Amino acid sequence: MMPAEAASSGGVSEPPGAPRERRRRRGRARARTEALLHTLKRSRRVKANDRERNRMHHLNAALDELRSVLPTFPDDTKLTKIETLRFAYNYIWALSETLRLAEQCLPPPPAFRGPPAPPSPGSDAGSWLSSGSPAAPSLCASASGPSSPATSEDCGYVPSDALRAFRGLPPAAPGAPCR
DNA sequence: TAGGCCATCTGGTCCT
DNA sequence: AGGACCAGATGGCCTA
Repeated sequence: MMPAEAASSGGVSEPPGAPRERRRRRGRARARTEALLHTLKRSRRVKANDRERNRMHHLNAALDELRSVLPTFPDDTKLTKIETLRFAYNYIWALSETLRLAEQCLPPPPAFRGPPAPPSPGSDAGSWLSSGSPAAPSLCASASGPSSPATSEDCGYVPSDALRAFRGLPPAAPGAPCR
């Protein structure tokens, strides 16, 4: 590594000042191992950063997938992460509530009436949202506790056929009789 | 310019 | 030991 140095320091018997030279060598060796340790730590950190970045990308991809199945206005700005999660929560709540009502075979209130076709990812889903509210879906998802999702007026819609499809049932015929 | 959102880095903790 | 997960810090970008 340091040829010039090695050549100059070679002696047969201990010349005066040898202990000092030994100390210097030890110091250099320690510095080398510290540097090695530093680069090792550094490379581990870099790898960990890489994995973390990847992990977050996967998380974001999953979030994008979730966004894509949520009904949103086409010209709406992209839902933020927190909005996406809250909206998904309320969306699921609304779907299950609709299901519950459907199982009771009660005619849903007018505010719950949805369009005839189920939403498809990326489709114009604005009409699936609440009665002409100009607000973005995010507003539906605001500050509601776990036991009290957004009210049906906030977010309600009834994708009745979608729900039937969910359960593996054919779309309800218009005016189908109640079981 | 302040505030919100986001990506990235980082160190700690837990798990395999 | 190494990877996954998490939360805090930081800096950049955008909008009101």
